[in-house]
Amino acid sequence: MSRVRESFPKEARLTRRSEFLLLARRGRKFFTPHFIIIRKDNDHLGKRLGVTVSSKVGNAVVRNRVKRMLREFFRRGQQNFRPDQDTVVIARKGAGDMSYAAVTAELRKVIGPKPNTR
RNA sequence: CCAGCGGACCAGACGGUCGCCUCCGCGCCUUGCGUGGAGGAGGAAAGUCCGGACUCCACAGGACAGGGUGGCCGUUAACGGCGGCCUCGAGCGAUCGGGGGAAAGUGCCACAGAAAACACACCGCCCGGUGGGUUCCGGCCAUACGCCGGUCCUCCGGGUAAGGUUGAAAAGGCGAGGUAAGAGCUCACCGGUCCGCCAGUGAUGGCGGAUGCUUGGUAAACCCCACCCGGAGCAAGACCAAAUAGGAGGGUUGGGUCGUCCGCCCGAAGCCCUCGGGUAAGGUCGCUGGACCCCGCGAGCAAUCGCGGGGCUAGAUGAAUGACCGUCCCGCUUCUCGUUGGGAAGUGCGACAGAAUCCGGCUUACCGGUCCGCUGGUCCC
RNA sequence: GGUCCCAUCGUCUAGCGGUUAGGACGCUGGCCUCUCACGCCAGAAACACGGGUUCGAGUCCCGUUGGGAUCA
Repeated sequence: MSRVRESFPKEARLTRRSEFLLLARRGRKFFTPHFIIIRKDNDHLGKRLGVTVSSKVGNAVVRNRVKRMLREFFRRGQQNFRPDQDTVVIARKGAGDMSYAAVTAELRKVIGPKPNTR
């Protein structure tokens, strides 16, 4: 049994402003205390992730750390995401004070693992 | 050892697992993927406060306007930076902080105060008055009336700037002489101004002489003087791809990146402005080897410069440089022991903070640690 | 990333370097009314922060912080 790949190449990222706007208009939204999650099926482009962290969250160091933690969560838990679906995570105020474990615990409630993975 | 001053440097370490970005090599269905290797945030990368490089704008010439700087000399590509020196102030000191012109002109200086800048007027002091009043004293006179002199109050004329509640600031200070009262009126000392000589490139300092010497503060008020500055900025700019119809209205001989004028260049039914619409908001280059870093020698007090040798040290673009685990280090808290110290447990996004064209500075943020030089004090040899 | 602008009561705003920092709406209390509204009277309430220049800063200069605009 081959291990699930945990890479996160550029193809798996949302890089266009228009793509973000499309999800914001058409996607399904979920709210948690520190994040907003938007999901929408795409046209056979694979699992993709976009992250939005505005300056309200903190300074550049804090924003970078939040983005890295969210990408890490996506990378480590790709089996929890449906294929051919785009996901955007928007960080809200206070997200910069969280640890990686806290982020994981909060997002699991929305993106939690399916029982039959691996 | 205690207290302090100045400067330089470091910015947790090692290992493992999973990832990200760039470059190089190899393989393959040369697109891209796989695989191996190398490299991958800072002292402030920050604020964007100065200065340059670079790019574009007839290649930018002049005048005015506008802005900036401000002791002197040096340094540099340049600077508002840096170094040395000068001077004033603070400190016992190491050291630190400030720096053109107020006698070119204009404005302002509230309240208070006599007065806030031509020194005039007020109180006061002094002198004078065949001015007025008559409280008191003395004289003439027997007393009184009256007269004369003094004193007191008031008025007028003059002298004076010593003193005067104030104020942030009061017209050289202080002492003595002098005078009717006073006054640089005179004198000594201090301060100032001017001249000369000497030292220094200079700011400035020293010495000597002359002059009794009215002439605040504010230029981060206007301003004057000296010097500097063309404008915009890598979202600059160049190319490629995609898309559409070169639409409507207006203005005109103009337009050309700065505010005005001149000059210069381009143009002559072309250009400009506004409105509406279409496509796209993509890619490549610019993009990192540079006033670069390290070491040594030399010039210089130093900033800095020259020469020689060695090194290559991020280039992303919804934007890489991370997450987790282990051991150690460090800080904090608690407990404990044989207490200048050691041990155990717990704790910590382990200070501030993330490159975005690149450099030189400045400023601001910052848990701590290391080293060097110096000052004052105390103790010991 | 670059270039600019702004900050005064809760809100919108005035404000010559010298005032007790003014006004409107709102708020609180009182009067009026049977009650509410209107009206009248009174009151509380602010110069973003830190330095500097000045005798004296809301105002002038510098820095910090927080908002906002704009450029392909």
